[in-house]
Amino acid sequence: MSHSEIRVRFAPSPTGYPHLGNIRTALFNWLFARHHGGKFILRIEDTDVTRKVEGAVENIIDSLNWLGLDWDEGPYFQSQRLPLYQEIVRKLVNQGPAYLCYCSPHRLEEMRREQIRRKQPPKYDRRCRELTVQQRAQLEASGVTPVVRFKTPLEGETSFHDLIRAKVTFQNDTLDDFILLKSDSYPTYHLANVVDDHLMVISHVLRADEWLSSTPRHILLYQALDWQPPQFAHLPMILGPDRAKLSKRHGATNIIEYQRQGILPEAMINFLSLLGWSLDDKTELLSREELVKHFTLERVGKTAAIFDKDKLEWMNGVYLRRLTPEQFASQAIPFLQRDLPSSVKRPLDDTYISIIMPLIQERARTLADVPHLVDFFFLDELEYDQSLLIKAMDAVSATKAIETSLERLKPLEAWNAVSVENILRPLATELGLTTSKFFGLLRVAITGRTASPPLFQTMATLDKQRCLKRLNKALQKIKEQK
RNA sequence: GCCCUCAUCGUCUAGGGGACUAGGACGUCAGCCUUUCAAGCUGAAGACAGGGAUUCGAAUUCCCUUGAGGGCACCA
Repeated sequence: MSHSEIRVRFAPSPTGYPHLGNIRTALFNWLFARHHGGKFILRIEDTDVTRKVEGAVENIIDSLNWLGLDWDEGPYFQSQRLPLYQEIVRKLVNQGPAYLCYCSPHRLEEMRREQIRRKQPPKYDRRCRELTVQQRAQLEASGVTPVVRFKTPLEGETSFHDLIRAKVTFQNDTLDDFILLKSDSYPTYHLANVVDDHLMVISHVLRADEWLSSTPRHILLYQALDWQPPQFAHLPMILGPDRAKLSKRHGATNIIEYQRQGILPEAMINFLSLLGWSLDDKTELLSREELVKHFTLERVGKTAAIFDKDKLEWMNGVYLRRLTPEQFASQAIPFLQRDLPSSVKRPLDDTYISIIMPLIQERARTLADVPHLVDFFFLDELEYDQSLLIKAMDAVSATKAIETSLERLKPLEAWNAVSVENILRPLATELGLTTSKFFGLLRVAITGRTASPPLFQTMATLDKQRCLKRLNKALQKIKEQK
């Protein structure tokens, strides 16, 4: 394995489902690896037994698969590597950089509370750092299971060069003796993360900004272990509309939710790539291949970004319109199956769908919009407020307009958009109505709403019989009102 | 409270001393197109957080203030 090989990892913990921010981190790692011809590794950091969420690992994998972020190694599971961490901790204790701590969680919590009350930084008071042999023997005899803490240097400073933030320095005395091994003998994040990054020969750690302040701990660990630390690049965070760290309360927190909402993976990738990265001053639409080709850390920004759903949906609309009619239809079908009213018979008619879809392809921002845009093509009974019929004119002229239309359409043999238009367009003039009013009236009668695909194509797609039926129904509705 | 980071239109961003009357995109508004809604086209409004300093010249460099975010767990 050459020294210069690029190896990055995505290391989520299965304590929840991945959200936009997590996935953006995964994406940047993936793009970085693919751009440099390196390796992208998936590692599950499942060291917190108490917070493990059922199905989280599957969800992480589904999310990556949905977006086409394929990995070259893994998934590795830290829970299956416990002896590795324990051995290294043993070494650290024996050689001096770590020590056993017998303080009870209760005491630690009391201490912390007191420190906060006195407006002091909450830090471990290092009581167990320099225990005498007798003290240790005594505590050991009392049956307390100790944790292992890192002996953070009391003085000096720790700094590192971040690929995005440049030089970052921390005073060691602001750090405390953090825990390496918990009393259940699982490693903490800090330890497991450092050990695995080293063992897996990770060259670059691209992770969210929230990890910046724990990096000096990691550097100190690398030094104590006499290992070469990887390069760090802390990515700007993605915030919710309230400018706070993304969390459950921001809705659609699980990335897979966007699939359900009808977002295409290509659009999601493109959109996410632009959160914290840009190619230049104008390019917005980039394919996966173009992203791989152009992605570099130099063009990653430093400022946190707020996720804007409007822009995501706009971009999704662009990708939707770029699909061929066949692709669009096949993408839309699962959404029609799922969301069309249950009164519509299944299975749906593929041929009928393939005729309808082109009529709404440019009108949908998400695939989840589709069922609502086309449901009147499938329903037998339209439900709409009769006031829509006489919105633009009185009941008498509306009745007359529809009656005349029926009269002229009845004898029509060849029923298609052109033939229907040839009859109806002249009729508007004859009735003394603007096309806007006349066609608007017919639109409501035919579709039950004021906005729809072009009227004549819609009428042609619905067959003659159904159109005439709906026109009669409209007449009835107008009468009922009077 | 302490530590770290960040700071350009409402939002995503371009900008790395003169090319800036600060560019693009989403959104908003207006107009065109048009049978409606979309789409498309055209146009408009809209930002360098504030104050010092350096410089012939600062959105761009430095300092301070302010603001925002993150971290300070036997969570990651």
